[in-house]
Amino acid sequence: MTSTFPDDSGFDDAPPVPRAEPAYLRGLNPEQHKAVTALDGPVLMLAGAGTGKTAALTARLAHILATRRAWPSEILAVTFTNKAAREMRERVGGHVGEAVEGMPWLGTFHSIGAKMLRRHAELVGLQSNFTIIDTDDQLRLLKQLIQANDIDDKRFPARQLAAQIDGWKNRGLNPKDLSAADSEAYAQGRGQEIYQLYQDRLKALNACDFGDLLLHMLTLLKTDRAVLEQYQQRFKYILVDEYQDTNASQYLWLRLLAQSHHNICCVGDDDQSIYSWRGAEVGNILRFEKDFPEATIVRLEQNYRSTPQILAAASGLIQANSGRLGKTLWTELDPGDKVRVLGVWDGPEEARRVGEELEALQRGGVSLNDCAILVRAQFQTREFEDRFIAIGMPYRIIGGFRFYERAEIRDALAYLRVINQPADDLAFERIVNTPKRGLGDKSVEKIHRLARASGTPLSRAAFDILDSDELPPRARNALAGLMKYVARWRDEMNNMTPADLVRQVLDESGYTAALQAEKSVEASGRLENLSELARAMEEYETLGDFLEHVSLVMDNDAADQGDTATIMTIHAAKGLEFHNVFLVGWEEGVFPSQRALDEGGTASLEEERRLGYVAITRARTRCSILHAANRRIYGQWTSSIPSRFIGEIPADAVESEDSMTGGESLWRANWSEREDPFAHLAKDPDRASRRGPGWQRAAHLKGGFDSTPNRVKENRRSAVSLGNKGRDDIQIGARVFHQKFGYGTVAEKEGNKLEIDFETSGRKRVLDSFVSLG
DNA sequence: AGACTCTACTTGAAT
DNA sequence: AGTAGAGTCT
Repeated sequence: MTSTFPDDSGFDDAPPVPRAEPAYLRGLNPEQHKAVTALDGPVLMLAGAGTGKTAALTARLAHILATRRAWPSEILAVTFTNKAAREMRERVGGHVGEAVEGMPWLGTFHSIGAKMLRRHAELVGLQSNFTIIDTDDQLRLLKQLIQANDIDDKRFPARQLAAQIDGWKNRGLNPKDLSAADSEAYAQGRGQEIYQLYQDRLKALNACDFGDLLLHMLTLLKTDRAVLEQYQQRFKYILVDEYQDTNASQYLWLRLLAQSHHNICCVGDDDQSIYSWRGAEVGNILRFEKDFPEATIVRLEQNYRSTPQILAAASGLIQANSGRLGKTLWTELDPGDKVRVLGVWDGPEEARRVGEELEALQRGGVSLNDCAILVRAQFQTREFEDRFIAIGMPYRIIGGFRFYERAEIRDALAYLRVINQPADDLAFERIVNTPKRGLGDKSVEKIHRLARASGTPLSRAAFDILDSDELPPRARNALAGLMKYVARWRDEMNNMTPADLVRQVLDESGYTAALQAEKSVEASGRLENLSELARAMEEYETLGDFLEHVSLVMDNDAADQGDTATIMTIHAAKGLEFHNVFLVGWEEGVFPSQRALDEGGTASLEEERRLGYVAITRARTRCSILHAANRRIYGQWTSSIPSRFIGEIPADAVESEDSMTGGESLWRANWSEREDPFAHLAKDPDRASRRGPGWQRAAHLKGGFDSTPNRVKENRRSAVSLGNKGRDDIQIGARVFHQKFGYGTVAEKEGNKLEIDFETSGRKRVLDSFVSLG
């Protein structure tokens, strides 16, 4: 196939493809082969579950490199998860060896967005060492704004606004792009105003939220021709994984970048679109042919993963959906077992039952690594964790609490953020009185007031306020002690490794001492976690590298921990496969979830059904679906009926061990499973501390895209050394008023520092922003 | 300033 | 049922 785009003619002098078929093409079926070798022009690869999509994708990358169509640095390859990015990197590395090291633009949308944005930060009003804030910080910031703007946070909670802003950003909308109707969606038309204030505040903090990583870049590509052309020319080939999950912002971003070379290859499966709640638009994949009329379309339909029975169950279920592109998966594997449907009495019994099944499999020589329990929602993991601890079944939970979300880790990170990035007020607020050093609300409020009055970050204002008598002596000494260290840490941050820095910070800040003083079980666990943090940081050369890693690498991919069963959400399981899969909680209200039933209508129910399809197609050999007749929800016992999805699976693909359709069988389940009625009461007080150390992977996940850091060195003026001009309207001799000290006359003036003789309280040192002309 | 008690809300999925 | 935030007490 020859190119239909004039821009592609530059490839004419490329060396010919080697005659003997290269290794990476061997073993591909005809469709995969086509998807790999169609290098000219746009390609849409419709890849059903388990059809060797990643194999094709990585072979395509290898092919591009092997045929010298592009240098590694000229290929943009985006995925949604770090896990997928890592896997692609490893597999391409297997094909082409070292060359993969030179692929700086292989990564998640967010990490690539961040990387680009750091190069052009100043064009959107940021410095290149900007902080990437997480959902927690985002929420705290919005709460502050809501309060400051007299919005009733009962009627318009911060969460709602956060979701709204995320939604706008997903759609590629800046505040000024909002329609009146959009703005109306929050606080009666003030949505736009608050969104703008939020963006302004982020800029002042030199920070970005997740959405900004894409939105700022998109804005830049749209408005700055030079930047756009630079990337358009650079990226000769673009590959997109999970295209059905792209949101509008990502879609526009890709379209702009693909405009010049048109060599964009999108891989996806409309039946596996399960992220509409975070802005994904299936429409993007359905519209591909319209966007790129010359597109080559390849369908991968041969499934290499699951037995025919499992495929039949999954296909039958998904057929209840409308508006699909439609695929027919087939396989050459042997029939295998039917999908089992098991009805049980209640949640604890469900967990007990799965535990027994796992033990049986284990006895049969099956590795637990081949077993997974997939849940709809995170809270369901608990029941299994309780049970597995009771019976000593090794397990790991993917997702859920992440290491860096623990309080002590967030505290340590906040210290590092304050050091790394003086404008990071959110981090400063977190550490100013952590550990407790007697700086209460009053003192913090004063620092806030000064920061606001003088337009400086909090950590700067904290330095300044030490030169005044605003704070009572005790608080002032405490703050002085802290800020002395902050100044020193900032000075030394480039002279020591991040790991040493964090150890020193924890030590000198008194954080370690405070925990040691606690002498509780949790405290020693926390200390343990903190030294783990320092150990994980050994891998990083600069503080900035580490902080970026923490903000972006959100996956909790467990390191090899021996033979363990995996518990995770269906969402987290997308892209994975296991020989034995247990799908639990298939009850109305749990799956499909109550929220899906209540709000989104048909569309939302269909997404749940796709989720069911994804769940079943994770299974290679055996798939068991469980549903319980009673479950505790919000602490309330609730009775439930089996999920409608169970009924939608073709009957001949299913074998029911106990159809829970009638009242009788409920009781039968009750009687037959009652021999151990108290088993579910087993509790383990140490539960929390036994959670897998899911975060240590932070260390070995490093090999990201940033092996050639292009970060601009931080502008490291120590906040102390910055002089402040002070205001012009106050001269020596002026009569001024101060909230606390009353009226007085300015006796001395140096920059923004004043010495004032107060009528009632004598001579005081005061910062000019605290007084008004009297 | 910090400890203590009460209330309302949660649990829908992730970079 | 567990928890974060607000409100109250020492």
